[in-house]
Amino acid sequence: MRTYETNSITLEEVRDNVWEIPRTGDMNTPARVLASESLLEEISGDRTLQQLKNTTELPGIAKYAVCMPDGHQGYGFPVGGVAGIDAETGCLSPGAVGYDINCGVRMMRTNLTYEDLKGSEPELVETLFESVPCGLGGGGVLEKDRETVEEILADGVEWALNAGYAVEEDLRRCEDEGRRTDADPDAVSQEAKDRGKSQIGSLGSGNHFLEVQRVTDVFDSEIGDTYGLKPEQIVVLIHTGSRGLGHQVCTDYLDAIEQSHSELLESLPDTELAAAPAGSELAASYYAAMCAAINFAWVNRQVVMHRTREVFEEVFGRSWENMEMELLYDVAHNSAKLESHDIDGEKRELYVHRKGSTRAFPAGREEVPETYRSVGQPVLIPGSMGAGSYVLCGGEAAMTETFGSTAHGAGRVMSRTQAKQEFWGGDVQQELQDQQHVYVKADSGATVAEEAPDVYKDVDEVVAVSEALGIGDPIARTFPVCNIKG
DNA sequence: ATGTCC
Repeated sequence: MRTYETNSITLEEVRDNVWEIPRTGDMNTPARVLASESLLEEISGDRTLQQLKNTTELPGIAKYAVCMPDGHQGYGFPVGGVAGIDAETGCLSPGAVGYDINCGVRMMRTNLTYEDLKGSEPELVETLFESVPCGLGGGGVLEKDRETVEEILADGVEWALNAGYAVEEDLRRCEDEGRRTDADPDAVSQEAKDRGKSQIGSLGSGNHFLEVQRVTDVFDSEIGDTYGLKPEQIVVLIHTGSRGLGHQVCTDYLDAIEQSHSELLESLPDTELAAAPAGSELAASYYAAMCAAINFAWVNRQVVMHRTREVFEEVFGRSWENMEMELLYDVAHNSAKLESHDIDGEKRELYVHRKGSTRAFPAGREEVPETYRSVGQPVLIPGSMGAGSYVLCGGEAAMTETFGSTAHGAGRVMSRTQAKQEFWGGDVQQELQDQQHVYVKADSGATVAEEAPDVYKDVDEVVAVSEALGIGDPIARTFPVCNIKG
């Protein structure tokens, strides 16, 4: 058996692209990294593997902790990590969900082709930039009072439907139809709600963006048809989360859990893994608050999509219905969810924590919207501004290997600080426009430097690992046309 | 990711 050694952690190669940290010491289970050798190499020098190993000490963790091919270090728990934790005997960990609760992406189709759009890029990118607020702090397409925020927290995309920012079809193409019914606005602090008031329909900063893309390849024409994707078609990818509201929910509950459950905390190798024991009052209220923040993020992406439809109507002089601007799907990248999984022949209720990973349910699962159920759910994997993105289809092996999950992006190879030292935003922007015909407009040049194509791993390789393992199969590839970001 | 330090 081949082994890989780094930072006093030894990984054993189970088979191609599957590496295991065997169970030792206080680990409750082994841990697995799904990666090619070169992807493994990229995380060997940082804290990713140690964090993954630490995760297995969470009480009630089932089978193994998993790290996706795009994984990298995060707050306590790796970004790209998946942990299925027993919902009765285990725990719920905010750090294993992430600060940006329901950070995620949605893709909207159009019937425009790249040819239809050529020449309009400068106007389109300008209009989008003026219409969809981005960057740090307040400012949203909508600004509402606290009561409205509470309705959004309780009802998710249903609120948007009733308020005229969504149509029925949008709702059906979100996970959980855009509403976690376990949400309780009362579990969310006033401070969190106040932060949300001015951020309904906003992108935020960091790796969040709105990107107009063209489909360059459809690898599976049958599933491509089911997803409504064909070469040269224009699509829009929206990447944002729950903004300050979700961040505040995470902060509030990390504080509360650290204060109330110090015994569990002291048994863990890293305070950043702080968790509420399953069945405790705090586990219940964090779950209710997290679900509420998830609903807020869905509404955020919905309102951004609504505004995008209006911008296209303005720029192209046709109605959005006429341009068939329909939601393909919306996926969450950061969440915990009660799911039923087969573990060694036994059906168990688990809090599946996915942080920087995507649910990737295959054909037949009832959670997959009816229109896609015969083929499996769409999975959206943003790459970088210079490499483009992928649409995958949930793979059969995901249910046995990864608690029904796959990767969520390309994953960073260098820190934001390092990126700003290596690149200058203006240069990156000019180069993308001159060499790749990608029009970028950002709130700050620093963000462009931080998001330069070269700060990301090779998205092709991430997707190749997903495909090789059968957890998510590539259906189509897209390339950016216009991008706006914080 | 984040009113990037109350």
